[in-house]
Amino acid sequence: MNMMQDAETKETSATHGAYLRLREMILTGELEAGEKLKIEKLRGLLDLGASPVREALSLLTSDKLVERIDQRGFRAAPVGKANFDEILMLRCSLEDMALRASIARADAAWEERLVLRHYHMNKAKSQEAAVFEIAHKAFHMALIDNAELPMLQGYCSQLYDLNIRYRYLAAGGATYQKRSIETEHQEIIDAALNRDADTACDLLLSHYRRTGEYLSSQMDV
Amino acid sequence: MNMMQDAETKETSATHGAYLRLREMILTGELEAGEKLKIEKLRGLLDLGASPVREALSLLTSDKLVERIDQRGFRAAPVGKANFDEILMLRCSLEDMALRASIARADAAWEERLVLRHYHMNKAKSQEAAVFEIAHKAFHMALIDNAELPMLQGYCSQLYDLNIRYRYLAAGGATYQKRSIETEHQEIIDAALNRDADTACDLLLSHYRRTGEYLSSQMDV
DNA sequence: TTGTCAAATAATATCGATTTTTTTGGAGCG
DNA sequence: CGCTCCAAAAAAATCGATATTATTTGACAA
Repeated sequence: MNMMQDAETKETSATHGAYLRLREMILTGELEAGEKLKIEKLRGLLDLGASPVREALSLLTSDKLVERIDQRGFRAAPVGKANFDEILMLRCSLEDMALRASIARADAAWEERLVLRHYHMNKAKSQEAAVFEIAHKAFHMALIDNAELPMLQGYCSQLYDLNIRYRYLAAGGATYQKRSIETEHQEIIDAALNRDADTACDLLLSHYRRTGEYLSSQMDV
Repeated sequence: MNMMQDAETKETSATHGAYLRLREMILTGELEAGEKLKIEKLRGLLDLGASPVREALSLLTSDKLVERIDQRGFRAAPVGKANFDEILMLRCSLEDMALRASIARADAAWEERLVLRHYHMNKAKSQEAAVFEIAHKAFHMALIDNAELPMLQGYCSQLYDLNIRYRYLAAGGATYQKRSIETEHQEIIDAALNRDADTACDLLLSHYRRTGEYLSSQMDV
């Protein structure tokens, strides 16, 4: 499935490798939500010692993808409708805040960054899902990365990732609905480049809410 | 079953003990901001093996009190005016959101919880700073804990702790200004119990902003 | 003097083994 | 039967040692 990492990643640490691998496994559902994550099992699965596995799990705890139960090991973070709703709500509030701050400090360099990310995302549309996924996130992060509010950006990034998980849960993969997503992105970037914060935020939030409703409708829970 | 645990030292695990101790050391400035955290040094300081120390540092990473530099160890998270300002801004936005959600779901149980925490906080006023600090946080968390938005509460809790650090940085300890903090708390809880969200949020936010200005004025940076 | 490179040193990351702790699976008792 | 208690098994936490990687040092040449 995913064989293209070695060429790209210059990070050669067992812990970091395990982190990326486990992260993907949890996001895609290869490791089920709520599942107990036994060191021994993962150790065998990744062909590593216990230390880097433990440490990778600790790191995933920061991302809220793994929960640590004192003295009792780790488990994949559970999912649920309430959690999904909270993530959606927080994304809307926080990205609204971040996008406004970003636009308030708009300059030529940011606008160029934005245009490039948008271009790359569209180009990646024809490629496989995982590639598009990365470009898609990069575009959304570029929208808010001019805010110079690193913690807020961190929260947004975390919430973005948590949301991916529900996409896989609902659709069993990156099956984007063939909605007018392309148009929506275009409208958002246009408003941002026009430095029209109200419009850009409206569009961004309804973009999220529409996707949210779609995912919600696909979920069993 | 041993229900008889020492009330003070709940030494459940070496990792957890190290976590608590290191956390305190960073919050109080005993470990300086930006300082490199060498495993060997901490190992000796805490009289533990390297594994629990590493793991505690990993956990502190989630709290944004420690930064991990891949292949290059750990360091205490740096501080600065920009960081302080962002924390204050985020606290105001997020706690406003959380307090409104909490009040929207107000019921007798929550009100009683609130009254109790408030009472305990006032009682702790005469005790040493560390005891009061815990009660103070418990009160503020109780204000928002009826929201049933665990992630949002988590963010608020994290931001609260990060803010503590700046208190120590500014005042060299828990030297609360003798301002009308007691009155401010009283007014906030009164508004909350009246289920008057607008007033409660106004009061809470100006409580934070006033403290923020005071701390800002005390900071060198 | 300054810059570079390689050995020496220091620190981190990782492994394998050992020690605790939790969980499991009965055996005995009411 | 249902419960408690205890021993065996499994798993997690921790330790001590080794392998890897970064940083410093100092000799040498420009």
